[in-house]
Amino acid sequence: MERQAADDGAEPRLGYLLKHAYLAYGEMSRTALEPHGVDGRDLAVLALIGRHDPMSQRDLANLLSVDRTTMVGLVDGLERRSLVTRRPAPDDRRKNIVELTASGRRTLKSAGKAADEVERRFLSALTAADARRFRAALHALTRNPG
Amino acid sequence: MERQAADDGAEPRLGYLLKHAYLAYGEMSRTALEPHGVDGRDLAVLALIGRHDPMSQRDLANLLSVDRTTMVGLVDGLERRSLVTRRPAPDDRRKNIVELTASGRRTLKSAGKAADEVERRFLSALTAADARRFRAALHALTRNPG
DNA sequence: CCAGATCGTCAGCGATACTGACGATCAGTC
DNA sequence: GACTGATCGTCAGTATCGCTGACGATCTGG
Repeated sequence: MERQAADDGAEPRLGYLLKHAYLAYGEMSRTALEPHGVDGRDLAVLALIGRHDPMSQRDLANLLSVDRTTMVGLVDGLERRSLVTRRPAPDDRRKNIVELTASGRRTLKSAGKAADEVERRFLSALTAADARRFRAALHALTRNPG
Repeated sequence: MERQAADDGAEPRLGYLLKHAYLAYGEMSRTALEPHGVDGRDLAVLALIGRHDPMSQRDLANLLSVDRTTMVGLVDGLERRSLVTRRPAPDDRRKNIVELTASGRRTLKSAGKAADEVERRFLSALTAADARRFRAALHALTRNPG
C-alpha cells in the first residue's frame, strides 16, 4: 500500500493529481474510520439517512450516485452490523425503508467526527482560505459537467 | 456510465467530491483520448519517455506510482500498438529500455494536445486564477502525506 | 565464487461494480 | 376489475483491475 508520489520535475497531469489526491484521501479515511467499523461510503449512507430519515434504497443509491445493485450490498453490510434496519414501505411495498438504529446513530456521530478530522488533516497543507477555495472549486467542478 | 451528481442540499464530504471529480475527469479524458488510441495512463507513460528518453520499466513504474506488474501490461499494450519498443539495457540486461517509436512520438504530440484541451475544459467552470490555485492545491495535497 | 537483491514476467487471487434476469408490486388504460 | 408497462430490491454471473507470490535471468558485494 505504498504510494510515494514520485516526481521527475515536470508538472503532472491534472488526472494524475486528482487520482492520487483521491487515493491519498481514501487511505487516510480508511484508517481513520476503521476503528468505527465503517468506510467512507457506509458513513455517507448513514449520514444521508440521518438527514432525511425515511429513505428507500433507490433514493440512497441515487443521492450517492451508486448503482442500485451496489446499494443492496451496502445496506446488507450495515444491517449485518445492526447500524440500520430494513422494513417495507407502507405506501409502496416494493420499496425498503432504511432506518438508523440507536447504534447506527451513535456510529454516525463518532465516525462523522473522525471523518471531519480526516478532512481537516488532509487539507492541513493548505491555508484555511485555500482550503475553503479548494472545496468550493471541487464543488463547482463536480456540479458542472464540463 | 451515468453519473448525475445528485444533491440533497447538504455539503458533501470531501471524499465524495474528490471521487466524483476524479471520475468526471476520467470520463472526459477517456472520450477525448479514445480517437488517439490511448488512455490517460498510456499518455503519461509516453510523456515520461519523451521527457527522459531511456527509461526502464521500473523507472516508469516508480515515477507513475504504479505497480511493476501493472507496468508490464501497460508497456505490452503500447508495444502492440507500435508506440514504443523494448530492448534490453546494455549496462544491465535485467532491465528493459522503453523507447518511443516515430508513431509514438506523433501520438504523444496529438494526444497531448487533446489532454491539454481536456484539462482546460474540465477547469472551465473556474476562473483562470481559481484554476491555477486549484492545481496548486492539488499539487500540495498530493506531495504532502497529510 | 556465492549469497542476496533486483528486473521483468506470469499465474492466480480478491475486490469491485456492473449486466441481465427474476418475482413482487405499483400506475395507468381499457 | 383485468392488463400492460414500469419500478424496486435481489441475485447470479461477468468483466475489470491491481496486487501477491513465484520464477528465471541478471547484477552486486563479500
